[in-house]
Amino acid sequence: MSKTNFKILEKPKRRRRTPASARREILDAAGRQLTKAGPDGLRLQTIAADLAISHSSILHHFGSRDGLLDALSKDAFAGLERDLKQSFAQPSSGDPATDLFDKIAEILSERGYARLLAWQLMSGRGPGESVAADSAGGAAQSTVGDESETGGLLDRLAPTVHALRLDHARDQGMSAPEIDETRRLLAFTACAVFGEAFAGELMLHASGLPHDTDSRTQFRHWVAKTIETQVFPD
Amino acid sequence: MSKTNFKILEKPKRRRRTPASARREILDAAGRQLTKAGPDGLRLQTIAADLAISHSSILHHFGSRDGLLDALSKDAFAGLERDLKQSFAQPSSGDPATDLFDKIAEILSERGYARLLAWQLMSGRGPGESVAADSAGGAAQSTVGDESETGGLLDRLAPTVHALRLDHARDQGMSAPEIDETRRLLAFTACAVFGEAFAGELMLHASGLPHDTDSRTQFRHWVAKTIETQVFPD
DNA sequence: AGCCCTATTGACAATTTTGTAAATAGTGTT
DNA sequence: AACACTATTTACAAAATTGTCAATAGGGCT
Repeated sequence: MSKTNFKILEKPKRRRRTPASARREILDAAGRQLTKAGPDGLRLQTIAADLAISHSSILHHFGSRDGLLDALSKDAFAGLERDLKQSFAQPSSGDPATDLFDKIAEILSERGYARLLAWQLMSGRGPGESVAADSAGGAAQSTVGDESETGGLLDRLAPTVHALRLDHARDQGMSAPEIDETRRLLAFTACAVFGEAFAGELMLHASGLPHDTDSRTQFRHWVAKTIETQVFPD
Repeated sequence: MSKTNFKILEKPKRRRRTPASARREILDAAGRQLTKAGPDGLRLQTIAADLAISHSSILHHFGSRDGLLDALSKDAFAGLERDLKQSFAQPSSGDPATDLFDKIAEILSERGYARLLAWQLMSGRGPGESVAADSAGGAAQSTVGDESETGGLLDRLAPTVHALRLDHARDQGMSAPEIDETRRLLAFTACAVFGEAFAGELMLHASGLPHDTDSRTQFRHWVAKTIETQVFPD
């Protein structure tokens, strides 16, 4: 048959990435899909389609779907910690504490970290691992101790914040707070910030408040301020 | 050959449920799987296995997998609202507000509501969606218009709480707060309570605090108290 | 008892998804 | 230029998952 195939036009162009950048792109796409389409978006095909590559390529770089998900989990935590540390390091303009909470809240909600975290928690591949009743053993590997790292993030933050609180209390002529109270406040703050990042828009909406991007940012600022008055009471 | 099949022992025993109770059991099992195994547990086979029935039975009652998930979403909201309303109705011993927050937090975290809510939010079948067009009316599902109901839950709560705040402010000789401030506080409270319910254990753990059941309950009480002082400042 | 309705099941089809193996094609090296 | 290495793809196999359909059986009814 008159095969009208113009070999000239054929473009078997492949883009060849370095293993590192390939993994990065794939992880990014996976995170993107997760935050956009939810846990159901975490199919090899979906992710591959998002990058316009074949799913086999993903398997080549991560061995298996589970390998990818594990890497995604690890990567999310690494990224979160990196961004947080960077935020900690940056000089804050204005109220130091408020500004910090502000940044953290933004990091959590802006990039997909809140959803990534939620997914990890839900699918049981996160740091929490209540380890309640695992039917058939199986997953006994867990290459790295990410848990201890992240598990202690707030813990490592506690002394610093507590020192600030002690200073503050002295300045205000108040009695010195307990370290555990500071810990509780940190845990509470983390819960609130996470909740805001994950469900803030819904809650604003449910309260009858405007929930566009600007209002959301404004709300975040207000939340940061509110929490600050808890941690550093007048 | 020597087929040692004792027909006497054969137990083709089927349990025949009413459609209502079948749906209920299936929805419960689905919720159970979701909170236990995460979104990946939401396979027809998994749910069916949990109930020791065939997956066809589920399809019979819900038409399709999506039908089940929709029903699960609706049911979760209905249940949450029911439990909340019941909690609202019950007389509170002690601080009314604190007690209420307390109960809400417990409801959210104890039963799987927090995770159900999170799943809904992530998979995009939550209430934040159908917000706009409620007047469509085409879908005459018997259940209820849960979205609109819940979407305005905090909104409908606002006047009540605000009245309390006005009274409180007068008693304390403070200037009257704005209604939007009350709304923001409600939204904030919702975020915090949800965050605590969903990730409280992790956060406690991350802060270096004990995270057993008792400590968790204690922490919830403390959170409730803390929030109360925000809503009703001294 | 016999009959009807339908919840339930088992077997099967269709589609999706993960995984495997060999072929293809960039990229750097000699 | 020829070669080696391997990222990438294509084609295919295997498993899992959803959905269909006819047969089975539980429970209410007369």
